[in-house]
Amino acid sequence: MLSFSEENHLKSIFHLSIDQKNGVSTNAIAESLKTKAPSVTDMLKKLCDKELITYKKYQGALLTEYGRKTALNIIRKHRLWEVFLVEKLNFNWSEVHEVAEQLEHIKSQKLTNELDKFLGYPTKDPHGDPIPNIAGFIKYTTKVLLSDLSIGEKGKFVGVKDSSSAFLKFLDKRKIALGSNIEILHIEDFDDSLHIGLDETNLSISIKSANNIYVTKI
Amino acid sequence: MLSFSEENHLKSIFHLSIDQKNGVSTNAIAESLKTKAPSVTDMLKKLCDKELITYKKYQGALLTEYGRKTALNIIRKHRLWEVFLVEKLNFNWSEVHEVAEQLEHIKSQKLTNELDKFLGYPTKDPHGDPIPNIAGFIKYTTKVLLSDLSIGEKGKFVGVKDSSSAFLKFLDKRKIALGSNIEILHIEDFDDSLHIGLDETNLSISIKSANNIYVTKI
DNA sequence: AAATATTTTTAGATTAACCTAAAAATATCG
DNA sequence: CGATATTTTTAGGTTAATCTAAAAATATTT
Ligand SMILES: [Mn+2]
Ligand SMILES: [Mn+2]
Ligand SMILES: [Mn+2]
Ligand SMILES: [Mn+2]
Repeated sequence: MLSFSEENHLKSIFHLSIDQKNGVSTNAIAESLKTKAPSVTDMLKKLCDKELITYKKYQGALLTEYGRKTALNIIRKHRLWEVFLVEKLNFNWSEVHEVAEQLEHIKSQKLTNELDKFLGYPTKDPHGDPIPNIAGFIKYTTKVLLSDLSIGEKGKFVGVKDSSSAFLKFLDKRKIALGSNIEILHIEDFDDSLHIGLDETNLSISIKSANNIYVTKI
Repeated sequence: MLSFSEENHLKSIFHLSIDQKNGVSTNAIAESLKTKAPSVTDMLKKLCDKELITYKKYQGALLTEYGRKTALNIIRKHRLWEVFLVEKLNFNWSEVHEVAEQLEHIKSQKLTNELDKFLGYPTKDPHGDPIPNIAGFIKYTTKVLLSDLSIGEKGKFVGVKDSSSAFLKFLDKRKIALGSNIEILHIEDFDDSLHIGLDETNLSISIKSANNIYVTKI
């Protein structure tokens, strides 16, 4: 039975492994978990003993297949709970992450799988992130940053890169919601801000925002 | 923010306080939490510092009003989650306790209250125990043990005293479910076993079983 | 009320999960 | 490539939550 801390380290290593060939660095993990490097080193030794990661001193951490499956199960739970909170309990997408961070550690296979069934086997969480299935299979969608589109190109808003509460609330205020259709109308030379068509309206957003919005080209 | 262990101690003290005038004993708490007395003594000091209980050496523990409210909130969450698991996720009443022991520690007022709303503000959990409302008010029903009824008396099954998985499964097997109407037909002199009318059928149960079944007289 | 039994607390140890400071290894740069 | 900077590990310490063994307080029994 893994502790919350062990589970959080695994999850962190998983997320930091995306587009990372070599091992995940101690410092990166420490930063993502808001702890210090020596704490991470201790934990890496423990996870290595438990065969959840491979780890050699100074070489960073890599998930084993068993570790990967374990991490995916935690992420599966996190995202299923986020769906539950939004779909059934009237939470806003900006409020769910904190609670899901707690719920993801509940240990009950039956709970996870019945929740999945109850929700109708959702494939995406409220932020557009894919939900691993019971076997740990994850279906990735091809997506690009809004800032990668050129003038005249159109995309559908399918996810956020920064899923901080602040950014999500900002999107709510601008009525930019998952599923919105976005067209690049103009890019300002001066500050790289984008003038976009959003469904039936037009508005301007900063390059920083555009760097955190994922779209599929249409 | 209370730790899981602090919350479990509070809950234990609450349950052991029912029909108990003087303080709850160290040993009773230790037994209920499957820890040892010295661990409990340590925790009582801490809970006393936090003003959740009053505690004087050798005199046992008593909840303060603040401690009582806190305990009731944990019990409220436990029982709401049990309802959720049975009503929405196809759990049997014999499977929910263990998972609810985990879920009761999730910290989110909004989650608890939205869950309550989602479930239609239930007043009883799957074992017939009352669910405290948001204000910590608990509505007790007058109930007696089945073994307290005399021959010819009738009662409605409204709760279990022993809510162990084993006993609940035993009741399932006998088709004794909450809401069943029970009449005492005969009491065996030899071993005190009870011959009962259960809805449309008859069967025999041991005195031990009858000592763990709560009914309201009808 | 004294002797005995039981309960509770204290003393001191252990483990997990963190930390800071310093040493060691690796990476970068002139 | 050697000097310097950065990263990572080691060493050693802290806190929370547990434990065992022993001492102290309370309760029960003769
Ligand atoms: Mn999240
Ligand atoms: Mn999410
Ligand atoms: Mn329960
Ligand atoms: Mn219950």
